Amino acid sequence: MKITSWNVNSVRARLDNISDYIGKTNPDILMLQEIKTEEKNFPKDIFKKLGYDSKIFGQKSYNGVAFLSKIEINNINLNFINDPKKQSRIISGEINLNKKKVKLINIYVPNGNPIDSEKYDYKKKWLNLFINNIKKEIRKNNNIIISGDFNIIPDEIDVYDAKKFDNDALFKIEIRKKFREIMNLGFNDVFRYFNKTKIEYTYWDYFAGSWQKNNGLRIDHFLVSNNLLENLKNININKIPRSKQKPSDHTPIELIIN
DNA sequence: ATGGCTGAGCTACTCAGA
Repeated sequence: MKITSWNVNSVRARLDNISDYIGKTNPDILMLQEIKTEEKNFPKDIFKKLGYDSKIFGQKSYNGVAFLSKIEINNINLNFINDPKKQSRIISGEINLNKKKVKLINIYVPNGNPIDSEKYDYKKKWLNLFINNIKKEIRKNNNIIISGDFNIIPDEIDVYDAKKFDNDALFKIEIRKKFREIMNLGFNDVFRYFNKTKIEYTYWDYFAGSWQKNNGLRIDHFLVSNNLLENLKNININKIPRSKQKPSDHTPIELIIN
């Protein structure tokens, strides 16, 4: 099974790119972030024609997450955490994978910049709530896949210039510690699991030729619980969509798991 | 060191992104 995670930076502005991507890579499940629209304006019919069911947690203008899936996703939950700002940042569901009931959690973590603002406090609060609920979840089900835009650079190797990001909400030590905290609950950063020293990014900003200069960040991740390690086949950051006309600033990350 | 670009909502400009 192929599961893709992609921050599309508006599902409606990206319709052609997403459709093209689906045609070329044929994922079973797409986990989208930053759809930037309410459910009523989500292009469900277009995805239906491509063979995908849509499960949506929308929001006007900002945020918003969704699943597109060719297989059944059960027990869709839009309240995995009680978001203090009521923003649409998590959608979860359950799939059957080789006799295992797997919980899929699609997240869009708050950016948190600038760090002297209330936005940074919100990011920390959000991550604390998330970690608390993952702790509870792992007691009930040890088959969990967390994926999405974490807005966390895990390590120096994951950013083109670490010094520039010392005081950035994506790279502050206390934020990276939150990522470690999740790992310590029994999760694995699948990209690093397969690529111990490889430098690859999932995000390049729109400014000043960042893409051309490969000034990127690795902030979109797949974390899987220990119990699923035996099911992992491969992971790939697919840079082609970032090279297209009118791209998202993020590119898809693709997990093969059986 | 800063500013550079893009999208939504809306039609002038702000907010947000990372």
